[in-house]
Amino acid sequence: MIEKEYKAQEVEEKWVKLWKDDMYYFDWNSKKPHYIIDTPPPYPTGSFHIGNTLNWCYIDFIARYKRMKGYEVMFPQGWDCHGLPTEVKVEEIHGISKNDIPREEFRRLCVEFTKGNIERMKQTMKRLGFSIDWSKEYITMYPEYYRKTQISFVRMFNKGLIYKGYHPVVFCPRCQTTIALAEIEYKKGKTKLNYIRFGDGDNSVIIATTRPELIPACVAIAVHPEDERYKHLIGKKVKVPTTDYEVEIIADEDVDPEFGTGIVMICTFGDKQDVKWWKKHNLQLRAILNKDGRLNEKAGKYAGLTTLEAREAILRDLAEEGRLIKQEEIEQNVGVCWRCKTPVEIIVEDQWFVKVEKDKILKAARQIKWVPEHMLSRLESWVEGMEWDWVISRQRIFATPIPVWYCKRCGAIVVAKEEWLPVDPTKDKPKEPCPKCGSTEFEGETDVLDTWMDSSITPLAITGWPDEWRKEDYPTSLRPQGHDIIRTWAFYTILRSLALVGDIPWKEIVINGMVLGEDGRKMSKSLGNIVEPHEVIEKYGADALRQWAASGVVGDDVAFSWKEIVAASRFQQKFWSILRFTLLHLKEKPSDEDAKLLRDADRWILSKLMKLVKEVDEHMENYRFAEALKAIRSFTWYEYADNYLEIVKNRLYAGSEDEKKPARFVLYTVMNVLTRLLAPFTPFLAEECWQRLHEGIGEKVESVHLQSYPEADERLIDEEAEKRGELIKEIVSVVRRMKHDKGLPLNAPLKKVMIFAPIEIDTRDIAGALNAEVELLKEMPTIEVRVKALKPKFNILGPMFKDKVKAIVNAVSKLSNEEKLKFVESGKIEIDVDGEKIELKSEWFDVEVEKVLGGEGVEVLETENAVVIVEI
RNA sequence: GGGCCCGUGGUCUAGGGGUUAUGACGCCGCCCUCACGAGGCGGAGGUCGAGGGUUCGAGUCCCUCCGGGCCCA
Repeated sequence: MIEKEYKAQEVEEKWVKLWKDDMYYFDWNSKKPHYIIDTPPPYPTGSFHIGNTLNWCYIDFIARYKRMKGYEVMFPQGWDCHGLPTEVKVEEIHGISKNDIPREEFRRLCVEFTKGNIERMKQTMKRLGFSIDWSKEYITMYPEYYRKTQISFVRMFNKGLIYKGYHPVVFCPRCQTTIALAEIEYKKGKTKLNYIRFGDGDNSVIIATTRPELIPACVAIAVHPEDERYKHLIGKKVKVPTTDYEVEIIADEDVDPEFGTGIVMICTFGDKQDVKWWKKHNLQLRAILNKDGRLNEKAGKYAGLTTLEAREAILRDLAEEGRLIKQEEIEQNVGVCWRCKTPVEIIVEDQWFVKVEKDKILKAARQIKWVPEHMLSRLESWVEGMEWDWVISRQRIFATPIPVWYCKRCGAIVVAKEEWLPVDPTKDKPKEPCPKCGSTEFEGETDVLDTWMDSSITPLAITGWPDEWRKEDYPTSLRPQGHDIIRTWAFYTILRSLALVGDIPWKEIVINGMVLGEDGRKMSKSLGNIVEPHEVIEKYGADALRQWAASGVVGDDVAFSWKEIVAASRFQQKFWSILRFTLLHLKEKPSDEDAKLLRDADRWILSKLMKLVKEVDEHMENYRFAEALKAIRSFTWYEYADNYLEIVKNRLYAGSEDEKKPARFVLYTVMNVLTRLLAPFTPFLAEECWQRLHEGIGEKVESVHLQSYPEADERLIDEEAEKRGELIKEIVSVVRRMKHDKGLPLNAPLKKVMIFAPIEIDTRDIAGALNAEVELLKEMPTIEVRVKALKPKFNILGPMFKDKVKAIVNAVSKLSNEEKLKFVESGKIEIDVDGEKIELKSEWFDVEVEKVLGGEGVEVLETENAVVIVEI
């Protein structure tokens, strides 16, 4: 006999040890249809958090389901290692700055640190039971991977899709690096709006700016073309304070006449809008800001000051000159570096860019199936709003080196040949002299690549690109990822796939939401609402956490919920108890012969089981995990345990061998099917129950995760049996309810139960379940029939009578009992509605009939389809 | 400010034109039943965020507003 309590932790830890990694190995040569998942490579922070958990649970549900459905599934796992957070952490740990030690040494420290983090995260992932193929692990910081990143760079460069250009870029003065638009965050803050007079006398205007320190970078002044106040100024020139030059007043529709004075200065560059205007009006460039966040010689006397110092100095000077008219406090959103929260600046620098071909990307994105569908529009609006190309160069160390040198003699750009890769141009030399001038003296590129350059080739990397690329397995089957990185990871991957192989990267993309705290707000340290996976695992186990993950709608944000976890673990206990009951009555595998003895109740539950299988399968195909799991749970608990097992119990304890056999057949079949249905969701519970079930009947079986997913056996779907089964269920439950109402124990004996029902049913299980003698009546004894209700079927009446429906329903409700009865018996009636005669058919109504039987010492109970007379 | 999503008993949630709105947790009452008391049975609890519209009929479709979330400017 198995123990009473299901101990999730014990069971789960046992299977983590026993399961062999190779169960999930993907074989390229398998003849099964291939299903390849472009798993996200997480950033190795060291902890696999609950947001990751949601994402990976979805992946694992899909992977396990597809595997059981007969696919050869690839569930690889990568690690997206490069990036600033690790650099910062390593500097912190060792108390150094990256510039204190040789690049190579710094890189080595980052690699060491990252390795440890990966190991820790892997432990959690294994503990959560993810069916990852660890033989397909890839780590972007290792040469075998970043060689691929470098090859991708070289190929795109050679296709003219990567170029070096002089261009405004967003720059973080603290991190000392360029950052992508996608890396800017916006913070609300207060600042002063300064009203400043430009020019003198008649030829003066008042502009409003929050960035007076950029006045020396002013290259034009703009007003709205329809602004009556200023129309006359257009085309005039005005002298810029603090400088000795004049700029033109131009017209542009983007100027907001409501903001400040309605006159705006255009600087190179205060923000993105400046860049837009600068390009559109072909303005000159006055770059006054250096990389260190200080003004340069172009700012005249303010050279050398930081932007904040310059702001004060300029305002002071302007005030002295009487040009500062007024200041007012306003709310403003400031762009800050997503990492260090320092306000970013726009500077002009030589950078590497990837061309963004918007139309091609949009067209490709629309060929991919998005789940949920509306997530496509997020990508679309991002792409449509893009204003410049993707800046891929970063001034950092821990990243993929850009495989480029500059000839010291002629300045030519020398891009590495593919066969030289991987390469680090800061220490390796080109293998050939400069193709332009023949020099062998080179300067290696010290800029490195944006981390998204590494991660945007994952679907290619996992399909063997570029060496043994499995073109026939491309596009891959699925990209699962969060909606927060649609504009980055999804976007860049599509771009790169098109650029490198001219095809979309995946057929489908399934988007997961974010995990919110129990309070419905984003999880954050400051709110103190963070829950870590290990906390949940320690209390309730991984399967319970996985069930929680299944509870939401794919794409929606999901709030963490201990309640859901508790409910999930109760279900596991319930399932375990059912197994315990099953094994109590099952000692050997039932034969197909036993199936010939099936009774109504047995056929009913088997038919229901088959319908469940169909339903679950359909939900799984459409990534409706919550619906699938809910269907399994409610069948298990409310149909099977509460009804079927209660009905069949008596037979199993007290019946003859021939009565027990078919029940055992059901016990085995249901358990067998349910464990397999549950396997993708609760792999540990499913495995334990699968193994115990077969141990119990003396059979040795392989892992449940190597079995096929249940398929509905159409022969077991039996509508007639379902009707009879439902009737049995109704009768049993109505009598139990009566016992309950009378304060009787549910197993209290009854003298006699008589049933009048429209169809023949097998009363033997009813007798057992009710502890009473049961008689099936052929005729309804002296009864009075009353039509209790005639419920209109609006879906029929509505389209037929339109706006007359109300009047008809009203008229019908006013019929007397006799008229109603006559209507039901004859099947039709003619009624008067607003002077019009209308013939109605009784089939347009749901008829509820009430049967009343007088008598002493008997209870008359009604179910939907039967009348039950009980002698107590 | 813009885009997308979401407002359904106390809390979370299903339902996306058809009239008695699903389930879970919690709550109340009853039953110590031979797999499970971490169980079973029953019950109370809702003007489906607000207002307008379309329709014979609206949680469901449309508009406006209010509130929340995420992403972006």
